Formats: sequence, structure tokens, C-alpha cells
Amino acid sequence: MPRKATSPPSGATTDAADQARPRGPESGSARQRVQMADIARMAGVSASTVSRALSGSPLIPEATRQRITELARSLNYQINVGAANLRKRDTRTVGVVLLGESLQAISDPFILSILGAVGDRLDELDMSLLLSRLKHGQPQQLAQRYDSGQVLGLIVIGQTGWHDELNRLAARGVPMAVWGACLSDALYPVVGGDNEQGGYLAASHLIRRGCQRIAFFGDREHPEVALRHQGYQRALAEAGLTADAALYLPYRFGDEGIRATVDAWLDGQPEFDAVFAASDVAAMATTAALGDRELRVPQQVKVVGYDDIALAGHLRPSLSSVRQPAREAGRALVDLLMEAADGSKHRTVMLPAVLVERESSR
Amino acid sequence: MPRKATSPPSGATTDAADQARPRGPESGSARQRVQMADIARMAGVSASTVSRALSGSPLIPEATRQRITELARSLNYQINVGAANLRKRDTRTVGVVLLGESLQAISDPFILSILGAVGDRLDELDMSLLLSRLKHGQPQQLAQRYDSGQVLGLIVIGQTGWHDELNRLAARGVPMAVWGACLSDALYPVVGGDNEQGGYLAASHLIRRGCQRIAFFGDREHPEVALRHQGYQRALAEAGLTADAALYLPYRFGDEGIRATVDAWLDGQPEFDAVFAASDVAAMATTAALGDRELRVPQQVKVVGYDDIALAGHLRPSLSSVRQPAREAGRALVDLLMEAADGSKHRTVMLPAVLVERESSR
DNA sequence: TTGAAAGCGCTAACAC
DNA sequence: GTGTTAGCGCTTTCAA
Repeated sequence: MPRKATSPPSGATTDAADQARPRGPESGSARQRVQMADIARMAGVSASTVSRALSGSPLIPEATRQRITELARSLNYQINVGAANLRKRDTRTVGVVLLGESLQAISDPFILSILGAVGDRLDELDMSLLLSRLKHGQPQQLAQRYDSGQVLGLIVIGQTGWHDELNRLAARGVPMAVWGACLSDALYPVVGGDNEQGGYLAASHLIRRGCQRIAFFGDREHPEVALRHQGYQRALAEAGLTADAALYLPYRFGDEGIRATVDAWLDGQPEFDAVFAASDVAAMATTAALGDRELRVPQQVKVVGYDDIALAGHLRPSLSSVRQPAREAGRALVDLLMEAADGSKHRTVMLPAVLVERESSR
Repeated sequence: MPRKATSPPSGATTDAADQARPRGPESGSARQRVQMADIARMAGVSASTVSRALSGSPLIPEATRQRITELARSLNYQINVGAANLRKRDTRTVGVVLLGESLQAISDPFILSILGAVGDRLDELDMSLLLSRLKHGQPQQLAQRYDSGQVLGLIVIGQTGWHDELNRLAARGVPMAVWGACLSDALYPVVGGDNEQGGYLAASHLIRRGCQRIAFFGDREHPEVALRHQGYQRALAEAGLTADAALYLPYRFGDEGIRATVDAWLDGQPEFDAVFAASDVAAMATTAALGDRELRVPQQVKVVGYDDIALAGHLRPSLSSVRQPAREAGRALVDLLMEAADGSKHRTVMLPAVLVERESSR
């Protein structure tokens, strides 16, 4: 009986090999996957040869390589990544961890655009992305994400409240890269925007537009926001203005109750002519709250947000914002992680902040 | 020299075990991870015992288990998931694949909220999430995501243009669950909103508000959108209205040029008094375009979107929208996947559509 | 150029 | 209860 090259795993060559491979205990049906030994048998070579052929080893002559590659493709064979990783003591999977107050922290569009950019870069490098979120209160979970050996390192998005744990990991030699503020005592590689400059740009722009009493919405406990606030203060100082404590409204990123926070603040009848919010989501909530009180944006109150999320241009009025380059951020995070994995000394990447002027501050 | 129990992996018991484990070829430094054999040696038991203890086998007496667990914790030991998976021929990782026109499809907030919900559910079940995106033109890549053996199955978000490939996978017995429309010939488990009902709710609401010429923005080539359009038509028919072809504007989800599309349509001076958009992002772009032409929402034109993204309530005017329950969707997707992996017959989950009335259609 | 054999870190029969 | 042994699917010496 003729043996077709593309017949399912079975065409054995020796009696010993002829016995059916034991089926797994799974209840499923077609769980049987073709594996390297099958290819080897069908190609009449050893598994080593198949392995070498598939990995493009120069030891294998082109003709053989072609034949084996073709056979593998026709069987839809894919190397078992787990087994290969185990043997090679290596993996091309990166752990991406979203840190936040709650699991819903994923809701900020900007965080997502960074995630997307990291994913794009990993795709380019033919690497995989293992995603997880962590909320406060379980610092050791971060290490576990690495210690279980599934990933070559961690890309961490968000650092507030995790700085110490991140330093601990870095000290242990865990390869990683963090999106956040460049804290002076960070032992880990950081990618972040130029927050001080961003704050400065936003505030000086508003001042140039004639604003004198610029409110700041954002939590200075948050390292990135603290820097934006410094830039804001620098711009005020340059203009001979001083920051009024009554114009500082702290709120946390991802806070669902942002609208209520803003409303409560407005109830206090503060005197102000502009708002600089530390995120676009907050700026949107603010604009909505102002509108409900018949305060016109930008005529009566000018608003500038932060991040320049994709939707910012689709708002009415469109939202002025300080752009953070998510695409570059993603690339830099991956690249710094790879450097860390190679054992290079850690470095920091600061990305430029650019003010995008739109209607809300016109 | 005294040997502390918490000293790093070394404290050997026999001469043979005393030789240092070979270091990997990695250039990094502290790559040496503690592993089961180390724990075993230090606890004076065999690796099997450690394995059993750590996995909570009833064979191991509580005291021993405690002792081993404690030792493992003190060394920050984590089981090597890859090795365990290989041996158990099992994995607790799920592949989540975002399908889209481009890799940037991740930009729609609603897709993200589903991703978040899937992540939450997987967390609850102590499973991991391997994320990847796929653009059109490489159908076989979807299968590869599974065949490489890293995941127990796939959760696929988006189905437009992939239906055949999805059916092919399902026929092969690949465990999966898909977010999309419940197509009649789908061989795979689907979770989706009640799109027909959603379209009906939106349109009949607008009609009740006095609208007569309701434009529909969305691509009927897209199965979910086609259903929403059917519901829209049903509502019109009930009211004795007919859909005017001039009031149909197709656009693709994730299209960055949505604003331009809407502007071009408006340039044609269409006669309309309402817009029902198949996504909130499109509804936002539409509202902005209308505003730029001095068309007041909702006074002159009422707008209803779809998805009820978190930002919808923060807009000015706040956006009426048909809510799709992302949280339930995520849970259902994971649960259907688990059923599929268990070999159950595939079923379909349709989630209710709820109209959230806000200012844009008041 | 190729194959045999060892072994990555773990789990599960099977024996004791 | 516990240890010994075999082996998950692959890669890589080493020898031919």
C-alpha cells in the first residue's frame, strides 16, 4: 500500500515505532497533535535532523531542509514552544503587567495604547505577550510573574506604590522595563514622558492665552503627576504667578468617581479660568461638569488634558492635550527589556512631551 | 560550617549532588533559579514529595506539607510552569486573539473592556492570558497560535472576515470561543450581544423622540452591524417608515478616518434628523462633525451610539448608547472556552442589549 | 552531514 | 507515605 507523504501521523518505518502513541487523558477528541517524531519518521530521518532543518541550521543541506520544511507545513506542524523552551532554557515570551488601583485600571485609553505599542514591537521581534494585571496589596505577586519561568522578563506599566518592589526585583537581576517617572533612586530601566516639560508646556500655553488662575487636577502622590505639577509651577513662576492651594484637586488615575470629585470641587465656587488635568479622561469629565454649570469651554474656562488619547480630537470642543508618544514608548520598553535581559547596565529613556493645541484652550 | 536552611541552593547532602549545577549560556548574572530538586535536597526528601506537597496531594501528611511549603516560600520558589505543563500535557494559559483590520484595532475602548473582563475572569480561575493581534491576510496564523501548544484554547475577539477560518479551526477540534455575531452556520461557540434588539431599541427610541429620518452609520458587511441594521429596519417598519439608502453610511470599526467619512457624507447635504452609529467612537466623531456645522445635538439632530463605553457619560452632550455588557461577555467567553476544552457540544450565549438614554437623544 | 543519547524541570506510575 | 524511575517534546553535545 502506497504511503502518501501527507497522511496523518502513522506511516511508521520500524515495528517499534508502529505502536500507537498513548492518548492523553483529555476528554477532548482530536487533541492528538503532530510532533517532531512524526515528521522525522515520515521524512525518513531522525528527529535531530528535523530539528536542525526547521531551525535553519547550516549543517543541513538546502534540499533536505526544503523537503522537511515542506512536509512540516503540509501537516500544519508547529514546534511545541514549551518543550523547546524547556530544553533551550530560554523563552521568547514577555510578561506585561498592568499595575493599578483596581483590575479595571485597564480602562484608561492611554494605558491601552502603550499596551498596543508594546504588542506591535513584540510582534516585530517575533515574541509573545503574556498579559496580567496586579492590584495593590500583593507585592510579591509581581515576582511570581517572573519566577514561574514563563517569561524572559517583565514590562511593567505603572509604578505608583510599587517602586520599592520594583527595586527589589531589579536588585535580584530580574530583567524588566517600567513605564513611569524616572525616579532618581530607581534601580530599574524606566521609559517615561518628559512630565516636567509637559506640565510646563500646558501651563505656559494657558498663561499665554491669558489665563491667570489655572487649576491643577491630579494627584501629586503619583510620581509622574508630581513632575507635571513641578512644570506647571515653573511656568507659573516664570509668569510671576503663584499656585493657589485652592486650585489643586487631587484624584487618582482610573478613578470612576472622577466626575463626582470635580463636581464637589466646583460646588466650592473656586475662582479659576483654566484647568490643567493630568489625564484626558479627567479633562473630559471636567469639561462635561463645566458644561452642566453653563461654564463655556474655552470662552470662560480653558482646558488642557494629558496623554492626547485618540478620542481627544473627536470631542466637542476638541481637547488640547500634552501628547505622550505611545508608539515610541512601546518600542523603548521592549528594547530596554531586551537590553536588561542581555545583562547591559540599565538606562532610562525620556520621551519628549508635545502640546497639541485644540479648541478647548483656544 | 553551619548550614542555614535559607541559604541559597547549595546545601548538598550527598557528594554527587554537591557538584554545582551547570550555568546556562546566558550572559546575564543571577539567572540561577531555585528549583524543585533544591527544595527536595534541603528538606531531605525526594522531588516527588516536594511535588506532591506543593500540589496539595492528600498523600502527604499536613506536617510535611507545611514544612515544605514554608521552605519553598522562604526561597521564593515558584514551580516552573513550562516544565510542569510539558509533563502534565496541559496548560492553564488561554490565547486571546484580537482580530482587526490593522494591529491598531486595539484602539476601540469597547474591545478593551472585553479584554479586561476576560482577564478578570481568567484571574479568578487562576489562568494566564497570552495576548496577540492578527490582521487580515494571514488566516493560517490563527491556527499557529494554537498549534504551538502554549495555550489550551483560543478566545477570539472579532470575527468579520474570519468566519471560514474559525469554522475550520472548530472542525479540527480546537477549543475556542468567539465574540461576535451568532452566525447560523458557525461551528464554534459564540458570545455576542443581541444586536438585532440593540438596533431596534436605538431606532424605536429615536422614533419615539420624534425623529423621522434616522441615518445609520456602520458597515452591513460586518455581521454584528448587519443585525443592528435589521433591528433598525424593524423599528422603522413598525412606525411605517422606510430606510432611505441615502441615510446609510458604511464605515469600518477602527477606521481612523471616520471623521473624514462623516464630513464627506454631510457635504452631500443629506436630510436627516438623527444618527444611529454602530459604535460610540463613530458617534463621537459624528457629534463633533455636526457641531462644527452648527447642527445642535440633540436639538436639531439626535445621536445614539453603540457599546456604551465608559467615556460615553463624560461627553458633552453625554452620549445615549446601546450597552453591551462587557463584564458578562468576558465571563461567558472564558466559560464557553472551558466547556469547549472539556469536549462539550458548543453553545451560544446572547447577552441582552440595553438602551442607555442620555443627553444626545433627549 | 547525520543519528544516538542525554537531559531541560517537572509529574505520575509503580514499587516499597 | 515515600522514593525510584520513566518520560513529556524538544535541542544539543558527541561520535560516527
